[in-house]
Amino acid sequence: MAEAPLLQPARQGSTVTAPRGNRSRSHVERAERGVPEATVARLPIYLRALTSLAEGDVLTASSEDLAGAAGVNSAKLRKDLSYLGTYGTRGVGYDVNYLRYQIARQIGLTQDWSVIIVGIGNLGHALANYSGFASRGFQVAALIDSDPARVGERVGDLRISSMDDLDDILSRSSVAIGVIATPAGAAQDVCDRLVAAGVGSILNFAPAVLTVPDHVDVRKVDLSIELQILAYHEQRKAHGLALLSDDPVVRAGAAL
Amino acid sequence: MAEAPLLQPARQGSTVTAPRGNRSRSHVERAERGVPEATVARLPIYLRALTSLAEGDVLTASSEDLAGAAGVNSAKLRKDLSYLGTYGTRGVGYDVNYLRYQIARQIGLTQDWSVIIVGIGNLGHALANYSGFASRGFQVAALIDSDPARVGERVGDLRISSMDDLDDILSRSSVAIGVIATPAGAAQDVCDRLVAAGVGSILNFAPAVLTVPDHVDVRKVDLSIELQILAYHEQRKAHGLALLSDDPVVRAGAAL
DNA sequence: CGTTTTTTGTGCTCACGTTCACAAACTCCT
DNA sequence: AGGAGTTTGTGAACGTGAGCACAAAAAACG
Repeated sequence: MAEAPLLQPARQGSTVTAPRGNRSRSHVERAERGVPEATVARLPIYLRALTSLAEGDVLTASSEDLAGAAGVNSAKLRKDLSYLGTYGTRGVGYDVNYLRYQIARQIGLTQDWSVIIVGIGNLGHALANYSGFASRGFQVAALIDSDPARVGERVGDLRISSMDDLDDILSRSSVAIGVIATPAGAAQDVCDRLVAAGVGSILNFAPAVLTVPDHVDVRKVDLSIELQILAYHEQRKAHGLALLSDDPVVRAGAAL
Repeated sequence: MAEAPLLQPARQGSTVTAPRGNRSRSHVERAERGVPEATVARLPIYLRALTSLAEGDVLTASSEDLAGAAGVNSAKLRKDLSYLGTYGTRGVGYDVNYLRYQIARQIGLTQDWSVIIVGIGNLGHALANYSGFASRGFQVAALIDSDPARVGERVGDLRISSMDDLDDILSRSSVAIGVIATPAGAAQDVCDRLVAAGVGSILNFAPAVLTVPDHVDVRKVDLSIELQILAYHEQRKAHGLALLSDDPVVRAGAAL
């Protein structure tokens, strides 16, 4: 799955003229103060949509096109992009490669990030082998597991290290992001050790609430919670149908 | 990891008296119309916190206690619970087991749900073996993969079936929830086939935007997007520090 | 039995996010 | 060159969610 090249600092190709950059606030100034969190969460989606368009050799896309590819409302997309700067051309749309570069720069994907994964069970294993990381500039720098029997085992082209080596590894290379895929019981302890070693962002797959200092970011992914949310809606659907049912027995059951 | 028993339809033990159920709107009526989506997403977290308290033989918990265990503000927790009904006792708090049952009932966890997983790669494998599903009433009913070489392979105590068997499987047992863990390219097609076969809720791990009819719910989990969001914040931290730096070269670099 | 203490349930306010709708900016065609 | 047609960027209206702060309810205690 070869991707179109990412680094593309200037507009090119296409019939679109470059925007006159002299009027209006500078992009840097604009981007500097507060992109809303909801917008940040959507930027990677836009990036993916742009990449997909670029692979189809599309040079220009309207907000409507892009919004379609990203699965959002076009007004929302335009507003989101407006927080980054004015990268579109009225009457035309957005230069796909140019916009792609700008978003990638904003997110920080023009540099590589080292990631460390702690807890190499089922899930940690899958994460270690997940190709979607590397292709977006996330390099797995080390794998850690507390089980001595597992230490030394090969996963992909890395070897599992022991918990004791954690500080060592983190002091040698600069790792900013830690992924926790341990059981719930171990998560807070692992988290504390990662934070102590200078990790500033944590992606937590363990079903546990993590407590961290203010300067550390945590995001949580919880598989069973997602299923539970779906179950809730699914139940409501069934419930509603039951209330409409002709069968009084079904109706009575639903009303409980 | 033995969990405390879930089904507990009536209050018991503890010194808390049962609420007088005759005044105020009925719980059913209240729960019927719109629990906010944000609240629904937190219910599973509360449930987990309650389970954890119950395992520690805690019988009663205040909103403050619960909120602490769930990692949220106590006012928010109280308001969330108020959408379900009046299950607390002023001056006392909530009966842990009673509330646990009520939330589980609301989410729909008092019944079992069958789940089908499509795409048994790294991630699908991990999901198939994930114990967190079974323990919350989600039973994996079948595993599907399009690769003929993989069909028949054993994973846990299931055998991988072919895509062709999909309709067969779904018509025999009633599966409401489908999990897509295929590559992005296959996701929409798999999704369409699941929907056609009557699946009403989909959990999508593939990095693709799915289009579904209105009556179908989709939730998306995207690992690399989570990392990208963390990268954004991490970059901003580094950026801010650079702007504060004494070194003019670092400052200049940061200002680009 | 009244007073104090605890803790819930909720009205209210503010902040954030979404969507509409339209002027401004640009292209294209005659 | 000017008018018709497109499409962006954004002000304004609206909707949802978060958090404060307090009355109401229950318990504890003298």
